[in-house]
Amino acid sequence: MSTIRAVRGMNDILPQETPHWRRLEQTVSRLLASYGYGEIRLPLVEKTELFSRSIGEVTDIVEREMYSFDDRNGENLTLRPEGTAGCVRAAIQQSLLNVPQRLWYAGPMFRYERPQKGRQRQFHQIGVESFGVASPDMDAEHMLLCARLWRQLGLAGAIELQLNSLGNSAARREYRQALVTYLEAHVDALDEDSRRRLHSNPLRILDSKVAQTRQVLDAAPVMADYLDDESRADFARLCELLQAAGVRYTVNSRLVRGLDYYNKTVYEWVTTRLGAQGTVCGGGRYDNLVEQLGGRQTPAVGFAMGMERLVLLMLEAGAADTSVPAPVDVYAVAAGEGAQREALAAVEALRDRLGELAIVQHTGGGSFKSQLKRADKSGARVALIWGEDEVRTQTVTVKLMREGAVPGEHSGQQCVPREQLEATLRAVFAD
RNA sequence: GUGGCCGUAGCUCAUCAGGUAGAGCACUGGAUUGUGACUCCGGAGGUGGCGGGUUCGAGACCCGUCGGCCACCCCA
Repeated sequence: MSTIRAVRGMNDILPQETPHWRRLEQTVSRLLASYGYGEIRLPLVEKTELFSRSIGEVTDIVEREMYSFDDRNGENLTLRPEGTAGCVRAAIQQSLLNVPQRLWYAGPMFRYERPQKGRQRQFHQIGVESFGVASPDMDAEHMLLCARLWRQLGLAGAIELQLNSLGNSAARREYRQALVTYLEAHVDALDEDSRRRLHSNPLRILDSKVAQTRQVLDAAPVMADYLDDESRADFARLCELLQAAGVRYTVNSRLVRGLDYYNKTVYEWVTTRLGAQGTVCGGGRYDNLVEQLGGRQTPAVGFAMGMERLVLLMLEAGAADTSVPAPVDVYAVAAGEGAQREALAAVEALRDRLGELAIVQHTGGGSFKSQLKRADKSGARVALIWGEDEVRTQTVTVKLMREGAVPGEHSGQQCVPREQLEATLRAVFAD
């Protein structure tokens, strides 16, 4: 009888980790609200065609990483591998594109890959998309927003911004041709993967990690020399805006991204603290995607950040407090049927008045000794004790578990009249 | 899909020329029948991932398989 395990690459996020996730989520949602972005909630499943048409037929994601299946009607569906396609679909379908739109979403994405550090098959992204603005001030807004987020999370020192421009499709075509011509002259020096990509997706040879291939690339033609005038001007303007706003960046002419829909600006926020998975956030402009998916021509920019990677980074490099406060403030203990009855009601009444405190009522009975053991393990600062004496005298014993207690002695506890319980607790938790 | 490392109690690990397993933590009971965290004593918990092979005998050696981690590929 083998036990059932989770699907490979689909991880549980346990109570000790969720506080970090919540901190990230809350920080991000407040931040996005402050920039005027509206939250959109999208399906996890879309028609497969949506992804193959937007991400690109020959990308790794579409070729071998999608979780696709036929539903009962024989329609081929896919667990979303990224968020932009669905967001664009929704924006078109729900007629959100008549005015500039600022949207964001969060949730799980699915890609069939071998798991490793910072990569799993079900992972979580927060995505941000802006529609209807073609000028680079929109791109800059996204990067400013990210920079602010890193500051708020205490990660500013661990993340840096890399920028590039891919130009329009004509420029990219021209550059691609030049690159292929150059690389073909050096085929012998290329690694196997790069040779395979030479004709299927040559731009991606640019970010190869193979040393010898990189040497060849050192003398390769550079994208910047092939940019169309508009892309060149927009990129210059973007750099200017970033500088004026004090956002540091480096131009990385090798930066290409794995999704076909990007044009003009592409960028990644990267760290060296997470092993091989350095990209913590990435995005760019996709001015043709809306039209490609059947909408009216609408310029757009967007990015997505990886929540697992950010949480990891918060833990490994975060300057700010990653300590998690005890989930329990008060632990209520009672022995004897009468005492239990009274305690249950009293604790409920307390919750009416002190809703901000986390109060755990001991369940399952047991001796005072074992119940107090539980109270201690819970991390509670205060234990409340009901026994026969308390019931008889209409009191509650308030015992301080963390402070004011001398080891080995029953100090730091006092017996207070019922009606003073709330005030006593307020005093204890006042600081 | 490819490569490297790993797989012994809930967790972290140990043992041994190959002779059928131990520690710490956690859990649990007790040390004045109303009091935790410290200390002391006791208890429970392992078909040594699974299958096969070599051997008189394997957790230890070999093969396969499954799983985990990390890396390649690519991305968040």
